[in-house]
Order: sequence, then structure tokens, then C-alpha cells
Amino acid sequence: MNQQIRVRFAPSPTGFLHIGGARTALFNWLFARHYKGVFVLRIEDTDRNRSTDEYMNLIIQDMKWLGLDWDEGPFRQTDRFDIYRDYANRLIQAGKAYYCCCTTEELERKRQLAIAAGLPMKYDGKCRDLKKPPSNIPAAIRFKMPKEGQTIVNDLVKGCVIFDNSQIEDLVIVRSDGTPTYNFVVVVDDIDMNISHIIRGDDHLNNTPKQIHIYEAFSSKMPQFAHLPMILGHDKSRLSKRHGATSVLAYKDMGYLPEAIVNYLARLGWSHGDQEIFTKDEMVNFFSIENIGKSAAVFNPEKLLWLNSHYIIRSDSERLAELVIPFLINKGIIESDKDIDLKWLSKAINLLKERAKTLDELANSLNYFIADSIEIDPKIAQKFLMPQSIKYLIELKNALLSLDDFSSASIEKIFNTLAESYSLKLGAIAQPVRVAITGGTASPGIYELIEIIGREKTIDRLSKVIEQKIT
RNA sequence: GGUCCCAUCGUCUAGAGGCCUAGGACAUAGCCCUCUCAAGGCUAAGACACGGGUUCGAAUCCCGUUGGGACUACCA
Repeated sequence: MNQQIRVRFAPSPTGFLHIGGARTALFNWLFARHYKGVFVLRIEDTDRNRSTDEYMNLIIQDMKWLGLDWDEGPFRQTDRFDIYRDYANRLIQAGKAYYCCCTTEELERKRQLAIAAGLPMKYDGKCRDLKKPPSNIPAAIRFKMPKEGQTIVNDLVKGCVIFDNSQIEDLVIVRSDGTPTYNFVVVVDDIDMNISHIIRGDDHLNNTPKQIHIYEAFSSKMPQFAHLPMILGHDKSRLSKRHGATSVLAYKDMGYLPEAIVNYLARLGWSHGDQEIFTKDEMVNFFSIENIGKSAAVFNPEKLLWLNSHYIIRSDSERLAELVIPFLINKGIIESDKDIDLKWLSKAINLLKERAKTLDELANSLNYFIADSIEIDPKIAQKFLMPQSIKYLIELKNALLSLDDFSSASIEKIFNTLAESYSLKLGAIAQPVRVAITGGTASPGIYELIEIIGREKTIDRLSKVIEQKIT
């Protein structure tokens, strides 16, 4: 391809950036980066009732968080109304569009009639041959679609798709209030921004023939189309709030890493042989539209969770320490980021990261590292803190108190000596200690755990248990 | 209703007519490792929607059926 590759992602700011949108953005980004092309971000906010600046900013923030950087934009369609007006006028002057003064009520009535009669609900073209525009009533502008023939969409993903022009109605391109509509502005913008490849969800496939005619009306170079299959919920219906978290932001808040989401999304509809784990560079290198599947994919949160734990395990503990702080604050485990020694926190995370699937889980298990005092579930206490276990706890406490080198290696020696002297399995001592120190039965290795929690807290927690059980 | 798209394990997918006794991954189960929980390793179970063609040969090509999805706005 010698022509400059230019693609765009065009979200409408009527909600959060959702999983499907993020994947569309990712595929466009991947395509642009692979071919060293240009990635444009365009905000489609022509629906003024539903679009908000808050959503727009959130979408931009999420794109950045995912690492999907763009080269041009963000452009806002509401800033470009003059351009659309100009394009619409050109169509009117060329006789390729016309004013329509049918009322919404009239249109709705005809639509109901058509449904009742089992006919296609198509605009009947009443105003198509109107000689001059009505001056007193507000009129919309409709595009004149061809009535006969066929339109072929040569889609890079779906292949050749043929539409009968008789199915296509004269669509409204400018509303009676003067604002332009979606199917018109996308085309105008894509022409104006010189977009070479349109990669979007296949819910737009049926719009494509209409858009092709608009391109033709402007004698514009036709872009290539690539329609991505949809992402579905577990019940195979369109992914929506009913299926749980669907926004990128929600996953961020649940403690997912951006690279996990990106990797997961990349494998939803695209593949490179059997490979599951990709660095961003690999994705960019390997990405190709040819390897995009045609069928819809069910969103599988379990696999995303697996990828997240994969990336957490392999992340630097220092990085995780920074990322987990908001979660710690949120849970009230720390007051502010000044309350915590990052180096120490990284050491604790080093022990915990292969056990946490999300940053949220990581923060939860960090609680017994940080808290002044911990709670022990009475049931667990009853099972593990038996009188004979208390005896070991006392001995351990004394040994720990007189330990010069408070390291996991030395601590391990204490445990081994203790186990040997009572001819016990390690677990018989380790489990009661674990319960006393963490309040639960699952934790990282006990020696490392004690080392990082430190002498003071360890002794304190052991003492508390011992006191309680003796009295 | 009309138009369009889609169809391999529960899920994501590999598969470009013989390399397929259909491969990998998530999830599930078992085993190993082990101070617990994880992580890791090994193993198991699990799919070509159905029916017709084409072909010496079909998961792969064609047609139909069924099932799912999208669109059908003065929403995007």
C-alpha cells in the first residue's frame, strides 16, 4: 500500500468507553501503527441531547489509559457544523438532495401503516420532486438514493456484500433544526479527513451502502471497509449492562491492568496462530485484517481475569505498589499515599502478586501486612489455635524476640528446630502461626511473610493470641 | 415483517480440500510440587449445528434448513 493509511476511531460521548468500542479503537490503532499510518480520534457528538463533555473526557482518559494514542484530534463534530452545511448545500445545488417537510407524526403514521401491512418501512419519497423548498415550515434535507440497481460493499472482513438499492430509503442528512445526522457526517468527515480505511463494528454494515452513495455524490475516493464482528454477552445477545461490567472504566476500578484488557480484546476476533499472550509490539507487528474472524464473540470475563493475573505476576512490584495505593486508600487501609513506605510495600507485593488476580484483591491481602491489628475468624481460631498450638506460638515468639538476623532464612531455621524438637510436620506449626498473624489460613510462605511483616507486628500479634488463649 | 451478517469443545480460537484420530488457551476435574493459598508442571473430559450436493477425498467449496446477531429514526 503506497497510499498513506489513515484510520479513525469515532466514539459518541453518550456513555462510557465500553468493551466493544475499546476493541474497535484498538484494532484501528493496531492497523495504523502496523502500517505506520495515522490514527485520528473524532468525537461524534451530533446528538446534542445525549452527548456530554463529561463522557467525552472520560473516553479520552480511558483511551490514554489503554495506551491507544492518536495522531490527530480529538475533533468534535459539533465544531464542524459549517463544513456539514456546506457539503449539504452542494448536494442540494447538484440536485442530489432535497428539502422534505413531512412531519414526524406523518412519518410515524406511515411507518405504522407499513408495519401493519407487512411492507418495508421505507420513506415514500413524497417530497422528492418538490420544486422549491417550503419557506414557512422548517424542512429537513433528504439524500436522493438510487431507486434501482445494486450496491456492492467489498468488505475486508466480510467479503462481497450485495445490497439492492430498492431497499435503501432517502435518508435525512440534515434535521429540520439544521443539525446534520450521523450517516451524513461520518461520510463528510471521512472524506474531509482523508480516511483510507474504515474499521468499525458490523452493526454498521447495513449503513454502508447508503454511505457509499454519499461518497459517490461527492465523487470522492472510496475508502476500504472492514466490519468487525460484534462482542456478545454470555447469553449471546448484544453486550450490555445486563451482562455486568462493560465499560473500560469499570474494569480499571476493579483493579485490571490496561495491558491485560488490551491483550484480551486483541484476541477477541483476531488471532495469530495459537499465541495468547502478546506484547504491544508483537500485536502491532502481527496485526492483519486477514486474521480477523467473521463471527461474533462472547465476552468471557474469566479469561480476562486470567490474563490480568498473568500480567500482575509479571509486573514490577514497584509499579504495582504505585497502582495499588488508590485501592488501599479507598478501602481505608491507609489514609494517604504519604503513609506508606513504597519500598517496603513492593516487598510485600512481591510475595502477594502471584496470588492476586486484580489490584483490588492485592489491596485486600495487603491489609494484614499494614493494619495495626487484625481480626481472626472465631471458627478458624477454634480449629487452629488449640492449646498445644499456643505452646508452639509461645516458643516461636521467644525465639523471634532473641533473633539477631530477622530474615526469612533465619526464621526458617527457627521453624525447623521447633518442628524437630516436637517431631512435628511443619504445617502443624506454620498453620497456627499463619492464623495468628494473618487472621486467615491462606497467605504467602510463612518465613517471608514474617520477615516482611516485621518483628514488631509479628510479636504483637502472637502475643495477643497467646494472651487471649491463656486467660 | 424486510434486508444483511454469522455458525469448530461451555467460552476465545487454530484450521486456506488430503498434514485432523480436529490443535492451543480460559474455565472444570484429577495428580505432582508443597508450611497454607497461589503460581508452575502433567493428565483427563469436552466441538466441526443439521440435511443435501461437488470431489478419489470436505471442518474446509456450493445449496437448503435450523439457530444466533445486526440494521430497518429528523440515535450514533
